[in-house]
Amino acid sequence: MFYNQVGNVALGSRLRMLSEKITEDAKQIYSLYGVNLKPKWFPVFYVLSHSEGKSITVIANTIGHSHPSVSKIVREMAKEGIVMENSDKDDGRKNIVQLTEKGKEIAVKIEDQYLDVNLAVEEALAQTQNNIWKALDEFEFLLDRKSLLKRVQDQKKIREMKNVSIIPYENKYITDFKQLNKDWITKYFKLEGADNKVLDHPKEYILDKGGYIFVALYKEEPVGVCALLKMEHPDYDYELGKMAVSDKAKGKGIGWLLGKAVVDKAKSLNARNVYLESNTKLIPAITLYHKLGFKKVAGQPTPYERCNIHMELKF
Amino acid sequence: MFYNQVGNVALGSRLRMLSEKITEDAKQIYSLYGVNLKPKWFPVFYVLSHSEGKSITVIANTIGHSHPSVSKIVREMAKEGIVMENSDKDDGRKNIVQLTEKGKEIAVKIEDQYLDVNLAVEEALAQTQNNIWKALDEFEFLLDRKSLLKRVQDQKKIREMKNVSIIPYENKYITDFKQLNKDWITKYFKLEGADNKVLDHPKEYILDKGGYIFVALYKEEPVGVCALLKMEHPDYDYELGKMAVSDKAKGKGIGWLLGKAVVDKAKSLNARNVYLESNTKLIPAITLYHKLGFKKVAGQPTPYERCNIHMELKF
DNA sequence: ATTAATTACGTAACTGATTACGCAAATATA
DNA sequence: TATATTTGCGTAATCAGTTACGTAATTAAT
Repeated sequence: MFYNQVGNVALGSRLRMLSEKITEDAKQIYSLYGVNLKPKWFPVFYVLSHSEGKSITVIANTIGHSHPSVSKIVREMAKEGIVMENSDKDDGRKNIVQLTEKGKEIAVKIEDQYLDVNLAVEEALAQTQNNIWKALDEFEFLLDRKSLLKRVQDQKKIREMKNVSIIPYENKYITDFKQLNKDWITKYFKLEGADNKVLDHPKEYILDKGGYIFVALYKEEPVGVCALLKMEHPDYDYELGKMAVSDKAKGKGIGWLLGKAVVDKAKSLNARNVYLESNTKLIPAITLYHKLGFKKVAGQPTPYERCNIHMELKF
Repeated sequence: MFYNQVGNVALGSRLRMLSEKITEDAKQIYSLYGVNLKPKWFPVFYVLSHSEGKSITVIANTIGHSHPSVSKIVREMAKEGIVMENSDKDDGRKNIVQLTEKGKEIAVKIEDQYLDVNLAVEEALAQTQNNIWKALDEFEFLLDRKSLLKRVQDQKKIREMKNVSIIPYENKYITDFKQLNKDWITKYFKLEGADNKVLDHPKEYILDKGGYIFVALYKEEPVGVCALLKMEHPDYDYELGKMAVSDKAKGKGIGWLLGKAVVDKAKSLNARNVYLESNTKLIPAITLYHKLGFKKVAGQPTPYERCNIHMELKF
C-alpha cells in the first residue's frame, strides 16, 4: 500500500482517508436505526442530549469545532425540528440551543445504537495488538507536549550540526573573520575603533597574545567565528569574544558549537574562568551564554560602548 | 477530553481532527525547508518523483484519491512550473504528467525533509505503547475483512435477539397466526384453499393431529410464527410449515430462532427427520433453511401451488 | 458616564476533498 | 465495418470543515 511506502510524511493524509471511510459507514448506520441524524450533527447532538441547553460557543469548545461550524449545524438541525434556539435572557448575544421533544425522542432511540457501535468497535479492537484509541491518545499527548513542527525543527538542527565543523583559525579566513563580525555589529550597533583594530589584525591582537580563534564551516564554507582572548587581569584568565554567525546559517546550533570549542580550549589551558561582554539587546546570544554556563557578573572597564552586560563562566 | 467520553461513535471525527492538526504543521514544515509545495500536493509529487511520467488515473489509483482531485492538483502544480502535462502518443485520452526541471530540483531539496520528518515521528512513536501506524494497519485490515456497518448490524441482531422470546402457541394468538401468514403469502403469491383451512383452524389441523406451533414475541408483541406439523408418511415424520415473520421485525434473527425451536421440538420427539416445502423465489427463507441444516430433496405431492422446492433435515 | 475592549455569533469566502456528468478516444462486438 | 461499450479525464456541483470579517451586546477602564 502506498502510504506504508511513503512513510511518516503522509500520516495526515492517511488519517483523513480512514476518517472518511468510517464516516461513510456511519451514515448508513444511522439509517439502520431509523435515526434521522447526519453523522456531522452527532457531536452537537451528543452534547445537547447531555445538558439542558448550551450556547453556540460553549458547544463549539466542547466538541472542538469552530463556532461557525456549530452555528451551521444547529441551523440544519433546527430546520429538521431536532433542536430549538432561544436567546439568553441575561445575555442577549447568546443563542441557547436545546433539544426539542423530537430531539429527545431521537436521544432515546439512539441509545441502542451507542451500545451496538461500542460493542462492535470494541470487539474489533480486542483483536488488535495496537489499540487505535490508545495510539491516538498517546500520539496527541506527545504532540501537545512538543508539536510536530518543533520535533522536525530539532531533527533538522541535529542533522545540520553534522555538516558543521569547527576548525582552528588560519590566515586565509582573515576576510571572513572581519566580514562576519562586521555584519552583525553594524546590524545592531556601529563599528567602534577597538573593533577595527582587532578585526583587521587578528594575529597581532589575538593569536600573538596567547589567544585562539575558531572557524565554523558549514559544508566547507566559513559561516561563523569565535575567539578566545588572553586577558591580563588578576581575576580573569580568558575572554570569549568576536563571536559571529552568518544569518543564513542561523538555527543550526553553530553558535553553541563555537562557544563549546572556545570553552573547551580554555579548560584545556587550565584557565580558572572565561569572561565575556555583551549587550542585553542580543537575546539569543545571552540565552546561548547561559546555556554554556555563563553567569552575570559586575562589570569590568571595557573599550566597547555597546557593552552593557558582563558574564563569567567559572570552571 | 470530549472524544474519550463520547466513545467509539466518534472515531471518525477524531481521526479527522488529528489529521487536520498534522496537516497544519506540515504546511509550516515545507516552508521550513524552503520547498514551495502545498501539503496536499505531496502524494502526487511523491509518485512523480519516483517515476518517468504517469497518467492522471494511474496517479489517482496509486495515491487513493479520486481522479478529479488529481486533475486539480496537477493543474495547480503545473501553474507553479513543478510538473508538465503531455498527451500520450499512443492514447490521446491520456494526460501524462511528469516533473519539470524545477520539480526535480525540489525533489532533491526535499530529501532532507523526508529524513528529518521520519526521524522526528519515529522518535515520538518510540515513546508510545500503541504505535499509531500499526494501529491503523490493523484497524484497516479488520475493516477490510468486515466493514464497520456489518459489524454494527451483527451487534444489533445479537442485542435484539435477546428481546425475542419463542413461546408455545396459545389460543389468543389465533389472529396473529393467520395475519402474519396471510401477509407474506399475499405479498408474493395468492392465498390458496389449503391455506385458509389451516390458518382458520390451527387447533384442528395442526395441534390436534400431534403438531406444534411456536410464537415469537419481540418485546412482548407477537411478530412471528412457525408450525411443526405431524405427517402421515412412510419416510417423513414431521413438516416445518407456516413460518412467517413480520416485515418490521426482519433482521433480528427471528426466523432462525423459530426454525431452531421447531427443529429442537422435532428432535425431542425422536423424529427421524423434518420435511418442508417452499419456493425458490423466497431466497432469504431458503438461505435460512440451509443454515438450519435442510437439504434439497425430490418432491412429494403437495396441495400448494406455490411450492417448487422440497427440503429435508435428517437427524 | 463615556469610551474602549472583549465576547457571541452570524455571514461570506475559501479549502480540500468528493460524486455526478459529459465528451472524446479507444476497444469490443455484431 | 458500423455500432456499442468502456476508459480517461475535465468541469460543475456538493460537502464538511475552516478563516476572515462585521455587528451587536456586554464588560472594563478612564
